[in-house]
Amino acid sequence: MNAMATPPISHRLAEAAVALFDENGYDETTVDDIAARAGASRSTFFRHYRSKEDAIFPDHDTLLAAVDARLRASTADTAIVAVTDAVRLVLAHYVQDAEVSLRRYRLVGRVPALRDREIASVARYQRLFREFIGTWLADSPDAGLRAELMAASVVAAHNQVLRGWLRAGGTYDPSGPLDHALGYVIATFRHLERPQDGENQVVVATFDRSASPQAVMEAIQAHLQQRPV
Amino acid sequence: MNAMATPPISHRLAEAAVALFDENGYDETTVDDIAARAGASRSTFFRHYRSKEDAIFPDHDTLLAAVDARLRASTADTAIVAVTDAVRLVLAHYVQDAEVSLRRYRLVGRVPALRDREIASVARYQRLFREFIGTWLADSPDAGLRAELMAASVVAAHNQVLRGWLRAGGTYDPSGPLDHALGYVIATFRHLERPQDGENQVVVATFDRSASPQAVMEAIQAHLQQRPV
DNA sequence: CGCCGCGATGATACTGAGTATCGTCACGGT
DNA sequence: ACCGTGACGATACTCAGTATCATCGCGGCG
Repeated sequence: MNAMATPPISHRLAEAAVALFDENGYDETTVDDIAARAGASRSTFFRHYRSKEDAIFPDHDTLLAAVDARLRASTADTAIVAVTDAVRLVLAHYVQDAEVSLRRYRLVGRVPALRDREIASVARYQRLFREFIGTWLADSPDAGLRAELMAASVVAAHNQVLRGWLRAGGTYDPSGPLDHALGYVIATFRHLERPQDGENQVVVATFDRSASPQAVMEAIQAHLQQRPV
Repeated sequence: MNAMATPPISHRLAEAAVALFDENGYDETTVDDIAARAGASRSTFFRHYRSKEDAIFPDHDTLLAAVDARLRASTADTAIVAVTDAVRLVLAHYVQDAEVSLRRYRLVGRVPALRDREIASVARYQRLFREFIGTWLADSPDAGLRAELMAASVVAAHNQVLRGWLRAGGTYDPSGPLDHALGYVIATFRHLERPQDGENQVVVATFDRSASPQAVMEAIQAHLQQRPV
């Protein structure tokens, strides 16, 4: 165990990168500078990170894999739960080490190259959601369009919550706002689930005047329970 | 007038770039190669295009400006029209020269760097829409979240229609599908406009048994007409 | 006619990211 | 003591992107 002697090189490299980016700016920092401060060589840097930007976005691949795994581990019935779980997974990852997220947020806000990189990452998450929802909706009408819209909305909801949390300095627990936002998304798209054949439904129900109140309530309840979770 | 003697250099450069990318691949083509085929120098290339990728995405900036202009030229009442118009603007631009769009589509599909670049461009459009919708919704509750979701959905709808059109080889008029998709988006988000205070409304209406059918119809109609356009 | 300004181009050199290759060293197993 | 094997360092190379200076064509203006 290296208790606190020398942390693994990848850590040293990442910390050196962030520190130098903060101090001197992103473009003004060369890979040689990073390697030098980390006490490593340029070669070693590129062995651990595919590019200079990768030093800022280390664990995106593992997170992406985790989201993918969570989505695959679900059947059609639990699709909504799987999606919300996956989104929570991502947000939780940011919240977990808030300082890192905040520093990265401020840095990304100033460097266009990093912003584009982050956007590309988000697109990969969106792709996962789109494919999952697409196979979920499979053969329903407009499946492709709906999958695209839902995936975009889910990701957008997450980003909205995350950005709010970051702007506030990571000072609160964003799981409440996330649930609110996801609930909003789900409610939005559920409206179009019910009327399978036609536009907005107008339901007129008639009961025998002699029907007991219980009978009426049971009939209504039976209809309400048709709604998916 | 240079009737057909020598087209402007920027054209020659762009065509040389696309041709070489098609023939030898993107990574295998250097800027020197492009300049050489266009009969120009490397310096000239970088004077006309900021980067190697820019040769593939020339008019994105002007399109972005056009979208921005269309959005700004609208008041709150015409917001929906402005958004749909702006989206139509973008799609029309792709349809206008279909061969170029198709070649680019096939190329972008094979080169990750170009894909990321395109995604970043899309994000800029989405940002415009988000800001516009945000100021439009201004002080309504959840304005930020809703702006984010609507912008993401509008852009996603456009992309879905565009990709379908491109995959089919640009062989039909996509304005029908676009209107369908946009209509879907608008309908989706309009559902949440009405219930201003509460969740989904459950309305139970009772009438005096002696009420005439006309009276019932009028009452229903009065409620239905409260719905916005 | 000659001079001048100016915009576009060409040529050269430089920085720095990313790749490839080879040598070296530490470490554990046999 | 021997031999993988994996991680690191060093070097060299390609190429994108930037900066700078020289050149050329061309219209205006004295």
